[in-house]
Amino acid sequence: MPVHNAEIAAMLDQAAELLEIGGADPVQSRAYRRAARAVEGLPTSAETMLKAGVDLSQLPGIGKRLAGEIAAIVATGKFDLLERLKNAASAELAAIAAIRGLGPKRAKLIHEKLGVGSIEDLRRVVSSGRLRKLRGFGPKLEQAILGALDKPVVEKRFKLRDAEAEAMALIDWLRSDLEQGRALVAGSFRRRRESVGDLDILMTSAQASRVGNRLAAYENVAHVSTRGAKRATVVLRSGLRVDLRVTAEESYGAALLYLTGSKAHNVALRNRALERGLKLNEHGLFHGERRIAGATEEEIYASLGLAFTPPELREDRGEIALAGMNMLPHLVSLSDIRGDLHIRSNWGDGDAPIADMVAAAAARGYSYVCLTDHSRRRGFGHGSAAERLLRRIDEIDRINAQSSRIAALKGVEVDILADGRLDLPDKILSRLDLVIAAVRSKFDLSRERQTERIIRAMDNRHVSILAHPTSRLIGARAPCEVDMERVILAAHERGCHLELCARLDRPDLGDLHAQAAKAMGVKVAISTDARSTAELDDMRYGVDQARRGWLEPSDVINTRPLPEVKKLLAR
DNA sequence: GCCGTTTTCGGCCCGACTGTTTTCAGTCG
Repeated sequence: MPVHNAEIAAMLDQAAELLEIGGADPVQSRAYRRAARAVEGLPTSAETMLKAGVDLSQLPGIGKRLAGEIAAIVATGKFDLLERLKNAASAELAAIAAIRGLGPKRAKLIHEKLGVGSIEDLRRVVSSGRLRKLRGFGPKLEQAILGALDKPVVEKRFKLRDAEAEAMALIDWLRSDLEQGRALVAGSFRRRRESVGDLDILMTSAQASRVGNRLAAYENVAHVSTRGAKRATVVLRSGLRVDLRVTAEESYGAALLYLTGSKAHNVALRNRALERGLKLNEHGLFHGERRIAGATEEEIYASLGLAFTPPELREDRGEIALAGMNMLPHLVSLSDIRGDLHIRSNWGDGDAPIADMVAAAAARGYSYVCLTDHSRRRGFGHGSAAERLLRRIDEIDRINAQSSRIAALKGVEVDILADGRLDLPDKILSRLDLVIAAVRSKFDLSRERQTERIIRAMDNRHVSILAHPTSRLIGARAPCEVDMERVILAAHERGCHLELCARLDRPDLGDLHAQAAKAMGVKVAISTDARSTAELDDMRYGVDQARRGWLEPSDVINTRPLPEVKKLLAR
């Protein structure tokens, strides 16, 4: 049974946490966390890399020791150190340390002084009043602990689109009270992660306290957690946490850099500053007492000998080394997109007639669009699939004849059956400009069978694009078990392409998969799968994820003019 | 545990805020 990178990373993270609680040197646990991020960001599985003879200790953040540990995990599926740590420190102690306001030090203290080893123990020492007798503990902490015990905090993440709606409304509210100065959302929101845990808002203002008051007065604030001179934290009614920082204009770039993160990227930048005898913090880049940069991110990167790094790349996955050599990828952007290769109409389960969808695509400046309603198994309506498809082809021909602004292509999203055959016969598929194959049923096959099924579908030479390979629906359906690495390799061998679905609820080809596809030379189509004219606008979310996957315009099919697209789609 | 243009030892990001103290440790981002 192969061990996936995500599993290795989780083991390393868990070890880091238990090391911290066990009282190990914090920098040691940080080393494990850093290694976890490194493994997570690998373009292919650690197993494959090891088989290919790659020396993992050459990767940043992974040394000899951890390279050996990872090799052992791949070989045995077990992590000895983690097993030992689990026996030494109880998992419950980790749960105690996770309580907001507590941490590894306090958890350890409670364990040692009061013999607390479980949540129940903790409850007892609080109610008996023994906890508050400990040095460093008082009524406030006691209250915080009781609150956490009654209402355990569930780590909730918000889809980017939902967070965006909240953020824009809040920013409007904050700006409306701002005579001058700026306000914007940094954090994972600015890095365009598909989901965000909180909103980090940066503002410049001469009157920091006024900004804090304005935030606290926002109608959707459920409660104010902290409120200081330069920062404030509130929780909105939706449960979304908002961290606000106020900074001076001359520190704006430094604060933006700091607040945008990722944490790993910041730590790496600060280390780079230290190597050069400089100090980087959220107020600026300093040589001794003298600020040498800070007003803009650009001047800070430049002062560190780095090219400006787009927020989507700031994950410490190798971008800093490339920025140092001025070799960062030139990321695809929304304006590069020339068409949408996967949209639906009311011939299938879409809302709008073909003509409306095509006109809406033209209005967005596209030069082509492909109608890809589903095959007969679902949503393609009544009558024989062949007959309806032929009539649809006629209609598209009519629309093309009426307007030369945009080319409408004839496509289909065909179901991959359980055994890997397709839901429509070849003689029909051959009449279309584009066949997209997708898994839309039998999500629970074994990893082996699911992978074989998908690869078999790509054996059909009519299939140009594979969509929804993991069939993931955020919040509704876990990704099905697929060996994406084998799928991507198989796509490469067959000249098939992959679809990155822009719909935020089903980013089943995630940023890391996109990066892996690029690494193997497989091209990606960014498509909306739009069911309505409005959903065509989701393209930008797809571009966000493509950028996070390091994709350049040349990696993306629908950045090309139509003749080139047709060439790429022909197998 | 990792790392190196002060390189094989001795460092390791750093500031804001809170709750506890009465000068600071711990937590958080």
